[in-house]
Amino acid sequence: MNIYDIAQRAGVSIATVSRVMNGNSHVSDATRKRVLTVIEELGFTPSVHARSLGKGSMKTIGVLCADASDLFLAQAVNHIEGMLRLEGYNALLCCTGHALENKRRAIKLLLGKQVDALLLVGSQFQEAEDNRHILQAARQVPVVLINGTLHSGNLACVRLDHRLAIYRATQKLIRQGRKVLYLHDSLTHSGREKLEGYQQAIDEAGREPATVMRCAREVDSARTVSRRLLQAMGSRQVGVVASEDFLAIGALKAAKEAGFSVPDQVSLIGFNNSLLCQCCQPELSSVDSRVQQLCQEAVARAMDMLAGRTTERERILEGIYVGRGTTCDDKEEQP
Amino acid sequence: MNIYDIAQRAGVSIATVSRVMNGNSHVSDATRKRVLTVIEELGFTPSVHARSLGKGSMKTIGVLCADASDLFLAQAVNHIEGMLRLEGYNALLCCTGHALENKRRAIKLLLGKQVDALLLVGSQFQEAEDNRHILQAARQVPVVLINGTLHSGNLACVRLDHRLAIYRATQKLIRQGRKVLYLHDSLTHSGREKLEGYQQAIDEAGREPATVMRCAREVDSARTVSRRLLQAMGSRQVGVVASEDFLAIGALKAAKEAGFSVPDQVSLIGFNNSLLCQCCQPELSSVDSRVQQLCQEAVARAMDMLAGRTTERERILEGIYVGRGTTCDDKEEQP
DNA sequence: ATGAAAGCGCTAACAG
DNA sequence: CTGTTAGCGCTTTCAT
Repeated sequence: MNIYDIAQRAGVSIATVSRVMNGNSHVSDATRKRVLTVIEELGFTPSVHARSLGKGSMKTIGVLCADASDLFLAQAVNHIEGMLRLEGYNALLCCTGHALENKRRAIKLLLGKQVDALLLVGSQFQEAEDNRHILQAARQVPVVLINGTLHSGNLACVRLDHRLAIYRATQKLIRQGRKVLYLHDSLTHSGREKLEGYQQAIDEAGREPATVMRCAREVDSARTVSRRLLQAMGSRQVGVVASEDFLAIGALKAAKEAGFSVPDQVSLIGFNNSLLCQCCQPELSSVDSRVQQLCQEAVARAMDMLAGRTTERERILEGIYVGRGTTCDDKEEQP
Repeated sequence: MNIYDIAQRAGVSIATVSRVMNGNSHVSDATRKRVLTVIEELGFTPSVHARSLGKGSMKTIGVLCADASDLFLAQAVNHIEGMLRLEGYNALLCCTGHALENKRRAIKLLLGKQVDALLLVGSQFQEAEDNRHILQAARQVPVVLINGTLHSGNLACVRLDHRLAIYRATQKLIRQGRKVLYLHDSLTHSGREKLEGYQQAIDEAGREPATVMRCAREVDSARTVSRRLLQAMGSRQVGVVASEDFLAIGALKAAKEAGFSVPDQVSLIGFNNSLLCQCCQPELSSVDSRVQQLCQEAVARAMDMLAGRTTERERILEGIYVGRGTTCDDKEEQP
């Protein structure tokens, strides 16, 4: 069934049917009603393929993320998809994994599908050396990076200030007179920024050297690594800042197992303010990474660019500290 | 740039170019090579729009889930997308939320986009009364349900036996002489099945009445609700079976706060074997819901149907019990 | 093995 | 306000 069938049954031309479907143009009320009735009766749905061919747009946006099962990215994908749909776009999803080559391939694939724009979610898309594939993509369609930084026309960035967030978290613990350790599992772009934040806070305090613990991307690895270091701390008051909630939880377990009191002797701050924070005891203090706002801003930027509007090229949000049971927070220092 | 440009530069007709691009037909090696060279040189990518129009397929599959930020669904989406891509398909994602009307709308939307098939992930798509929209969809494209049951041509189901899984978990705790409570937050299709499993185990034991606790979809709600009931248990040995890991964790917190020893006095089993299980102390025993296998089977069914092959219409997997610190597991009773 | 030409279903510019 | 018609870029017979 196609537009011709409708036209025939309604006794009009295909152009009129097309006009009715596209809502806008000048069509008499009588005709419109007649056409709509026929469309309804026959349960007609216009072919997106044909429409796309004619207009060159499929009303579809490519959404890329390294791993849609990651807590943060999953939330992001969920928000983004919903917002895009409200704007009349669909999300074509690609979970690329972490290998550069696959990310490249995925971008190419989506461009081949002629998506109207590209949304790269997560700092995993910010490569250390070579981001040509992204810049290249931006020459074909608008591109928005969430938690990445790249400067180019037709490209917007929305990100959290990871450096600042970790800087503040570290500072908070240092001010309590603690020896502060930093626990992380990878040096993606934001991973590097976070580390910088920690380092900066340590340097500014100027009291003791940085102590960075690196572990695998598992709770248990964080636990093992932390145990070793905590044991070496003796009776010192310690603070642990982690680049992800689940790492902090690993450290928390280590601390409890080693008999330290939390939050007095050992105090911990995670990152992302995820569901996990409520699953441990005491509950984990964390930095909210503002997924929803990031996504909202990102979608807004994309829409701006698609509409040819000028838009902010770089938007930076601040993380929000959320105090729970693993830290000793004075009321007055709460935001 | 289009196929005509290539044809011209290569000194052949567009038909030949088309043949070369589609790999197959009879083209002389010389011609093929020449055309390929030109395509390469000009960096030509054929238009999916045009191709779709011609062939009526976009090599795209609609993936529906209620909430992509749900731990289970997020993993499912991630696996599905990857597998589909390996099969040469892209995933058009729709996170519908839980309202029936939105699910309907999303299905319609995707069909309108002329996806080649539909994958409905999660028992949220199994409505209690009215599933006509799904059956209707199955008349247009192959449909696969993950964790749903519906019988119709052009429709396949892949699901976990939720009833059996909870039945066994409950039985396990009953055999330890415990009074077993069931904790859940909603009665979706699988929610109902789980409840049945619990009820059946209780009935078969014939010792005491069922005790079902219902709470909101939050750790804290589970905690509050559990606390009340646990306090009423006195010195009785208690078992808690929960429909989701995070509910079990809520109950675990309540038990610890009330001073019960875990797993001796209070023993708990969650559901999904998610990341959360490792975040609490003791770690949570749980039933693995086999996301990956479910997805694998589902994609396989979809491919079968798309290829016109006959395929299993209903595939049922069994949950796998994973013992951790919240249960007293004898070695020999482990599977 | 290759080319010519007829669609695929819709949009949009142009005529009336 | 409505109809005619020429694309959109590719696939696919049907000839040759």
